Amino acid sequence: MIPNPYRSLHCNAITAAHVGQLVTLSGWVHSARDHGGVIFVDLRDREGLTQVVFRPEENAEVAARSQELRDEDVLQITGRVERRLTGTENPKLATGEVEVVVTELLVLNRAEVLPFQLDRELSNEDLRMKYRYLDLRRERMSRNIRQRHRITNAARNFLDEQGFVEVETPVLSNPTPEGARDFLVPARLSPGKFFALPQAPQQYKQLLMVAGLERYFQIARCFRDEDLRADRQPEFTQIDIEASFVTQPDILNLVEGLLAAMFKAGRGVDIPTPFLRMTYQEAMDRFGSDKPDTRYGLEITDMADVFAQSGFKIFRSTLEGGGVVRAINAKGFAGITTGQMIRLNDIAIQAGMKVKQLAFIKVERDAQGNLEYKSPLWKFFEPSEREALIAKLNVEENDLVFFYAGSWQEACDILGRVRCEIAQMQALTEGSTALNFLWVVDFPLLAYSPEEQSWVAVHHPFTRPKAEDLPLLEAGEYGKVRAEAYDVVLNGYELGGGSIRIHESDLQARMFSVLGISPEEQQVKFSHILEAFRFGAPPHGGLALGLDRIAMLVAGEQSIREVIAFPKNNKACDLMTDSPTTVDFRQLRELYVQSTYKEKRREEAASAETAVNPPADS
RNA sequence: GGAGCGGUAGUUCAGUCGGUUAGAACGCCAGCCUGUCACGUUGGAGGUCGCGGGUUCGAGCCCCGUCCGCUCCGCCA
Repeated sequence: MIPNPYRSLHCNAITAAHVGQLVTLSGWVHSARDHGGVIFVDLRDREGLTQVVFRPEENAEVAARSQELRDEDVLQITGRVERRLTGTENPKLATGEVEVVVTELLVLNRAEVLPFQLDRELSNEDLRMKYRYLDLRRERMSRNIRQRHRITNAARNFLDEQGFVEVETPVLSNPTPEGARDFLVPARLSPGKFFALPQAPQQYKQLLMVAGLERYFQIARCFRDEDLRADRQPEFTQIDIEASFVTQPDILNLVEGLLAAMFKAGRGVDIPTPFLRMTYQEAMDRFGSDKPDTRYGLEITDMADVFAQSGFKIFRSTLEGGGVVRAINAKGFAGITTGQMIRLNDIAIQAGMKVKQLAFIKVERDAQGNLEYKSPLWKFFEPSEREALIAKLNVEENDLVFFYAGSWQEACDILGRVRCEIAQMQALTEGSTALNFLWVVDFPLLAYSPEEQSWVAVHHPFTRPKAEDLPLLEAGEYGKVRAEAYDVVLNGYELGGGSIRIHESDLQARMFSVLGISPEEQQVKFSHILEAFRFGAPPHGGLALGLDRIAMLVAGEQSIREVIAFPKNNKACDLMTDSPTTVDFRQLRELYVQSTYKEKRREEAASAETAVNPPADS
């Protein structure tokens, strides 16, 4: 820091070594303690706290003025560093051995009483957002924002060292036919036409590969006009990466190094690499999710061998019809409450369960001390099945086993959701500092969408089919084709994903056709990329990481709003600036745009009525 | 679009079976206090119980509607 008239040091930097020196500090009144004679003020700047002391015998005029100081006033003080009186050192403070005896006081700005106290947590998120600039003054927020900077910086440095070149791609670009809803921007100079804000710089970064850049990255703002969540904002930041002449393992290794560098910079931890790698099929079979949280067990077990010949008709017929019978053993959860049981069933129904209740077995000891298998289906099982089931699921006293019989997809969806909920009920991740990174690979290339009555890309239309599955694509067995696609997952959160791309024009055109995009539409929307691929496009691939989520997990926060300086609320509004806002007619006219929205008149009508008929009493 | 939880002092919250003047802590204001650091101490101010309607002798509490916030589902290639 270069000293200037405002300060010679930051508030955290004063030590016993400065005793006797004259220093100047600037900052905020963190707390003021008036003892009638002597007055203490904890002065805070972004680096820390120092106690400054006002004594009447040192400077009566300054001491008198110091009595007027209130929390969050902005001060500049000059004073002499002194060792604190013996017995009054404060070990909780980095600067607790010393204090500054003030000789000059300049009040740079007064602060009114704040709408909330900075030294207490507050639950009112509207208020935090309305006064976000005050919320950000709080230590937790300031720590998060600065930690995010370190993480971003580490990513930039790491990628730079690996030969990646940062390139800015346009924010004003074209709408995308698939995927999330776009934010649109009217194009004044092309009347009647629109830009869209990018959901990702996907096509541009692939074109940079055609351009021969070979290694690109960008800390890119992306936009998606979809509903929000604790881990989803309409504008968010991706670390976007693309490289040429690379294979899938190259990308995975690179990203492991990158994440290790980011977590080292952000949290000081060393992440072991390589990460666990798991196929999509395995993730779904074992965890019912393509972003499994492996900090706890509760794995899904396939029960086909146990029930293939079962006398219990529902299980046997499901298996004979090509379905699955699967189970989760919730160890030690026989004490589940009725409320919890209802909640699990609700979740299962929401996830697509066709019946009203999850089948279960509850294992408890009865009054005689015998193990009792409380279950609506126990009586249907042969002794041999019971034995096999107990052995396969390692069923013991106090366990609670859930079953689902149905299609593979249903079993994954339902048991996957139930698994997460049980873990939450049992507080299995409480206090855990585990960082369970893993890769999910071999995603399916395509999925059938009943709503759109067509095949859609699971990842995106530029994803490369696995070479060995190309015959399946040609044979029209779209559901069986696997992609050169991969997601990186941490503790049940998808941190990012990517793929090796298609670089051949004809394969890309074939892919568009499979997705139901006609040759004419391909020409209109994708001619630039199809054409580019005819001029010597190198094999390439890449990935994008969600920087906000990473920053959230590094900070140990539950919401990405805690690591974004000015986030939007649930309804995508900024309560501080009251954005979005209406614009006047002239502004719209210039853009050749007109709103079709009709404001609801109810409020007006209601207020008019109360004006005509005021309350009768009083 | 759907479900759940919440909305009481500036803030965080309590408020019993529907029953007297709606409480506490912190903060705020004023006084006292020369070694505190969550200073202490004395006193004081501060409430449209989100809003509207209903039930009732009586509503913060019950019912209906509505607004706002958060969480989740749908959605997010």
